[in-house]
Amino acid sequence: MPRPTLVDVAKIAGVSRATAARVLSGETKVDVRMAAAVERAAKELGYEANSAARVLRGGRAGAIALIVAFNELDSLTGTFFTSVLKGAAKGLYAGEVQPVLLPADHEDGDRIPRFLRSGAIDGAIVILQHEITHLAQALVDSPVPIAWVGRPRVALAPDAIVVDSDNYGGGRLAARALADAGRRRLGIIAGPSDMEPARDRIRGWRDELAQLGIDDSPIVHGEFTLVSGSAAMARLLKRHPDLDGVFASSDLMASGAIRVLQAAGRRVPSDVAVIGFDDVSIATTMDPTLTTVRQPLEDMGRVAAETILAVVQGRDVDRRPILDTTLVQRESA
Amino acid sequence: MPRPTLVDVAKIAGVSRATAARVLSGETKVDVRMAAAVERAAKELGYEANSAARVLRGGRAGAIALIVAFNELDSLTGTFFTSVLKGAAKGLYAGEVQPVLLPADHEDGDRIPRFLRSGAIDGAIVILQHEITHLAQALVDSPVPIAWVGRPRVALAPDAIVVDSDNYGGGRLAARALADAGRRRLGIIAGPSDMEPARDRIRGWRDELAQLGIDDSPIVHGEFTLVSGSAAMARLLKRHPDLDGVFASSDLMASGAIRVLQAAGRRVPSDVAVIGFDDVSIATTMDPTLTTVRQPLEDMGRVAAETILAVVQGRDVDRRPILDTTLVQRESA
DNA sequence: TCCGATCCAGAGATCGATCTCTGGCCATCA
DNA sequence: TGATGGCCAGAGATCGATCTCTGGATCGGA
Repeated sequence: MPRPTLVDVAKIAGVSRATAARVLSGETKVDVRMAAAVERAAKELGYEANSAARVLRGGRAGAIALIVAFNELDSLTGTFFTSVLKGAAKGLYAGEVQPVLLPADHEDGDRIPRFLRSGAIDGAIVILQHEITHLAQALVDSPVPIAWVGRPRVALAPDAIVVDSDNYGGGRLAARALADAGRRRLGIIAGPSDMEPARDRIRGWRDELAQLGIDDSPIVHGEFTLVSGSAAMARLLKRHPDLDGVFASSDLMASGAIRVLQAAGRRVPSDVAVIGFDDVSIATTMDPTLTTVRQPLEDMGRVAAETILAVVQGRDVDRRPILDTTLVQRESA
Repeated sequence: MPRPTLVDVAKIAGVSRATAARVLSGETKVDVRMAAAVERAAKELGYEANSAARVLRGGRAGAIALIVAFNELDSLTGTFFTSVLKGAAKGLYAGEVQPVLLPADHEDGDRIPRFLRSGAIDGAIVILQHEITHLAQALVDSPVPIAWVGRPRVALAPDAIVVDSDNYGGGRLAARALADAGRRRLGIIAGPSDMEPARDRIRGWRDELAQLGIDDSPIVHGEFTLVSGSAAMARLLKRHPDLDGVFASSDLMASGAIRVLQAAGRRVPSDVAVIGFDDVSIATTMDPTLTTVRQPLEDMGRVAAETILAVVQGRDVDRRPILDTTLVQRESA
């Protein structure tokens, strides 16, 4: 038996489609007895509005895409993704909007642009963007608004929606924490210099050290991965064997760095203190556990959802929210 | 300017709506010159079919829900979820169907049943089910087909779709691996006895030990969590201080168990070998790294997607696929 | 050359919710 | 008592793609 429609409800309630629609979409100017009859009929039939018909007539899809580069996911970076996804999905759900998952790394490169034009969604949230620069132009040219979680490498329009954590402030936090622990011979393992968040972390780190009167010149670069962190630490240690504190600007690089330090006979934290950045799961499972600058990933997802909902609904809202980073004290520093 | 419709395409191509529709939906019985004109017009306008109209007319939504209990997610179990989600999302996407995320732990308990009735989706995949028994009845009564990844605690219809790994075989694998390593005084930290997968792991373990002529009586139960694994290990060790091998039927419980063993002065694996179950991220980051029985999580997600697509499309398919578990050899056994 | 069969283009109808617009009903006031 | 205004129920139209059904055109055979 087919799903009940508004006509069925109206027939049972003894009213017209229009009246039934008015009742069920919350219109108030309806006779209370008729309204009650409609409510009763709807309940009796288990009526639920057909979303396709509503969308077709109304113009708004009631869905937001979550664009995810699944191939970037592995057991180490998984929590990054999971946390943001959780925040975004819950934020959208709370706004009565369906989150539609779009794998960004599928072979058919034309599929996402086509989907953005299909009217099936009102907007999109891009969750990981390191490797999807090939999609960048398609996303920038999107007919529906896009919210970026973290700043991508591509040039964005001035009114683009970007939700980010306070990378600059996080750099300052790391510097101050190491200084407060009495460390004075410090080095930084920075991210790729063509990534704005990486540059902001360096800037914060340097500004804070300058203010404290500590040498800020020891710097090497990695690619945010574990192995690049190991390699970077080896270079840094060669140039500055007397270091007593290191800021690795991702947890994965911190993990790689600590392995190299331990292999070189340095104890962490007694000989060299190490601070990471992100606070993903590896920070709690490694030995020693990692002191790190925490990005509020779930909040970032939630704020991205709330922001794009506001934009879709035409409300005025801050399109570049920046969320605070915090220091999480554990064993490594 | 509004999105182009089929009428616009037809007008530019100089044909009727029906002809344009025939061309764009792959119908062959159309004059090649007309077809070419339609294709050209569609490309020129950047035409993309309105999915709401297609759904309204066609009856099939082209979307499958992914029901996820986000509150169960944390940094330790995240990879379980992530892997299944990845497989499911890619499987659905490859089948030209949109994956719609549904948080199962939202306050509004009536929302998911309502959504299942809205016609917005053709089916659903349930990814984590430990804590969502309150939704069970709603899901069992669903008007659209449901695929369960892993067996839930609720009673299912005989034609229910359940994708599972070979828990029984995994139990046998664990027993054989410990026996092959020369261990003879073995114990098992089992899962809750009201969960069928937990019972299957026990059965496999016991059958294999019986066949090998090894005592299978040492058994304690945990709740699949890290702390319950620690507590269970403590009980097991108290009753059987001379154990030289332990099968913990989840990686988290294995992790908790190893901490207790080490605290009790036992070296792992030289004094006591430990095998886990799942192969989630903690297995690779703990020390020693964990030898474990691997569930093919991503494959389970993919198979769930393929199975429900087949059911939705009315194709004949195995509704209870069971995927092989494998032993992953690392340091702990 | 004419008729019948085949093929295919196009007008109309359809899916279900909702917006517009008309008109009926009731109340109030002259 | 009749007229005017307000309020609200209901018929019709609408969104866009696609299925049905009709009829015109073309081709082959007689």
